[in-house]
Amino acid sequence: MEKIISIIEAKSCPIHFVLAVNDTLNVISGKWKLPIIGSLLFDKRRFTEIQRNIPKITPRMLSKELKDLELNGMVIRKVFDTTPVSVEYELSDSGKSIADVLDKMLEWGIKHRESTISRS
Amino acid sequence: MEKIISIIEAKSCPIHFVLAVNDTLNVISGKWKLPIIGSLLFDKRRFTEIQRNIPKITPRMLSKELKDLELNGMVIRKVFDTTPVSVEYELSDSGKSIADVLDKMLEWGIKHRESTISRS
DNA sequence: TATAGCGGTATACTTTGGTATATCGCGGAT
DNA sequence: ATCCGCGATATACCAAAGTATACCGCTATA
Repeated sequence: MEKIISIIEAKSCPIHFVLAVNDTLNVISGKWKLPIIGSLLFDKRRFTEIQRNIPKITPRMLSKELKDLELNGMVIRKVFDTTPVSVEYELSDSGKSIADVLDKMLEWGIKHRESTISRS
Repeated sequence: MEKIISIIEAKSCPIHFVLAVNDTLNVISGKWKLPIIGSLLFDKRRFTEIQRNIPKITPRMLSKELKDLELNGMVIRKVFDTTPVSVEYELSDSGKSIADVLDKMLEWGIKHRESTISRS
């Protein structure tokens, strides 16, 4: 209830509109966020698996971006008490739900590309 | 027809998925893109109007970002043959249609914020 | 004992993005 | 004549984002 009201409010107020969209934007912007999220959308993965999945990323960036995503509540880091310890990264429920948003972005991107190509 | 196939294809291939979403992301990322698009979503505006709408933007950045958006096919720049010339910026049809995407982002952003606040 | 894989961190550097401040040509109003 | 608003551009600078390269402690395997 309150959720819906605040969404409606945010959509109708230019300032809140920009702020709320920006929140989402901040979660997924940066050179490596999408590749990482993309990798985790299919399955949970370990650090080195993600690294192999995204050949050009350095461990420094992967580490930093995973921390960002964890802080944002996108990713859950699970440490297993094996010897040596193993670590798994997976998307939170909220993280998984961003797939719908990304789908919309993909669709718009492809349509937009077509509409601008046909103009040129 | 072909459109739908390529969207389906893009969604099913991790590499194309990331690339296509990134296309959209590139159009709206940067500190001032959303405020500018937000301003133009409500109505077409002149340079100085946008500037007044976004108090802290410098003319240098406004000029640069408007050029970017124009190049991307988001914004149409119309020069009127008045004396002195007046210039109007408005969203293209494709540009206007990004509102749906932004709405989705807004909704996700608000829900995500609630779900991560309630966890903490 | 040496080597390789895991899950990273440390330091230094370059590149990109954004800011600050000043200025421009034009024309209309005072 | 002078100042103001419009629609910008030029130059210099600063900060954030990303890269390159080396290394760490741990353990299993050869």
